[in-house]
Amino acid sequence: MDNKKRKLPEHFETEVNYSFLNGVNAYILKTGIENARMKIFKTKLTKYGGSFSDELTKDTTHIIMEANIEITRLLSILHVKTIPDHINLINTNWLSRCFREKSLVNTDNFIIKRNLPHSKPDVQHDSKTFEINPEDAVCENKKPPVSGTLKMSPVCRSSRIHIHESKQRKIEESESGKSSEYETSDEDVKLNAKVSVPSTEGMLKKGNWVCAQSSLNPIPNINSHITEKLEEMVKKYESTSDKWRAFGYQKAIQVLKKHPKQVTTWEEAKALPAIGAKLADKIWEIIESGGLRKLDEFKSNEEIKTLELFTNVWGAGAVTSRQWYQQGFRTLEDLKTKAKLTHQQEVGLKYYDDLLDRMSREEAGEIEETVRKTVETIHPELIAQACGSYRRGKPTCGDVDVLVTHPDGKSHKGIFYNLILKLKEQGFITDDLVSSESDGNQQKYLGVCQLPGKNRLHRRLDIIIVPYDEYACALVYFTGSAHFNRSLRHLAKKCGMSLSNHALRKDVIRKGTQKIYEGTVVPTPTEESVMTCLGVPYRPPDERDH
DNA sequence: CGGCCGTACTG
DNA sequence: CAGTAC
DNA sequence: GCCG
Repeated sequence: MDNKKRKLPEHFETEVNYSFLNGVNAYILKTGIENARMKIFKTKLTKYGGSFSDELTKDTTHIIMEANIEITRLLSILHVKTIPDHINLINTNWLSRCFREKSLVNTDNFIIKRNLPHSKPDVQHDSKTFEINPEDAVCENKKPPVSGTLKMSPVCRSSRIHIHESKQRKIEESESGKSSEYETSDEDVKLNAKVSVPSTEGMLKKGNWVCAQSSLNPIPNINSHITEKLEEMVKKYESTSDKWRAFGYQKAIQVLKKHPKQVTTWEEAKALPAIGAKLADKIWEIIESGGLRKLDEFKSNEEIKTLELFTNVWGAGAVTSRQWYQQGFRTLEDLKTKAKLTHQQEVGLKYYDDLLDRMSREEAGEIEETVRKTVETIHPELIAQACGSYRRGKPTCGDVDVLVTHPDGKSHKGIFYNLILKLKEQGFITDDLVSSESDGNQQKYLGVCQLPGKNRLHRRLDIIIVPYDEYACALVYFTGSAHFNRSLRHLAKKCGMSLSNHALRKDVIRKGTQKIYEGTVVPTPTEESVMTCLGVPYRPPDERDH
């Protein structure tokens, strides 16, 4: 961990009694406001000297409502024709701002216009009256089963322009030059599909896409104080078998990480994709207090602490850890002496600390080089390339994934046994984790290696050998990041395609969640072709970090 | 409410 | 098959 | 957890 100075969480709710909301008697329109937040509003409002009522009274000074609710709706709920001029009609951001600044904020910037909204543009919902590319047509799900549609150019490109619509949030993002998720929130995908420009061959590329190529320099971590806490929560939930909850947290974290601005209000958090009311509550608590009570609770929980300890053993997940806990084990020593371990878990336990450590990318490079040298002794034309976080240019790596292939499309076969053997002979590979060496079609090897020299830690090494025609997909897959991959596959699915580490397929037919027909392979000679076929601009590895 | 990537090993 | 991992 |  870095020795960063952290905010003093303590001096937050001081005991001083504020009363800056004296004189505010609010009616809060609950439409569109989650219960949890409503409760917070009322509590804080009262705490700071204000009051509220659940209906309009002659004493009402403020009507507070979500900005996106129609005025007409307010009127009909209140059973009135107009709102008296003396009442401030303002949106909920004002309240939040007051709470945050602990003062009576000027309402000017939060006033809701009480004119009846005259017909507004409505950019949305006029779906596909556009001309679209054949590729886009493929993405329209409305094609009949297999029959006649076997078009699709070998390298199917689609030119699309990324357009921002009325959401000011988006506009801000683009102004700040940040690359945005092309898809993390699905709205962009819809945009892409919607606004295609058939007649423009070369004009796509850089420039048009907000998410074209930047994202290298900038930097992020503007919300690290929040994501750090949430990341800890992920670990807890992962250890507790609550994997989908962990999944939800992770998506939120990733959105926060690339958000170009510091999140300071509940509304701001809630407005982000993947962040709902519950997470907004937690984010807000972190913003306000610097802490998260739920997390502290977990931290002081013996069981959860132990489960996390156990799930950090390679080969032990949430289920196994729970079993161990129920058997009374509490320490790694307990596991070593009393637990029944699989081979993987034995190895994982043996190098428990080593494998939790991250190596410098220099060291990862040495590992890659070691494998490459050995690979070349088998056949000089063989290609060995480290993928994963190393290829994405990260300063540290948790493991090294080396992808091996051969341009002639066949000489990669059957070399696994030989390669592993040679790496073991030189004392490089020390332990196996996953290796079906009995199978001639072995695809991957997971093991532990150690570079020569003193003070070397044991490191996780993955080796994947693939046929050359799968090289691009394998490269994409093993370069990651995990989330980037999920995005791509998610996108593929929407387009009636599927993406795996082996290939990109089209005309895939799914029934509900199940796959009925696996489709046909789309030739993808390069990584770029994979992405282009999916309608996203190529991104070099160091921009797939997310 | 169900889905949340798609795949390869292990025991 | 469930569990684990990539 | 979130989303549709």
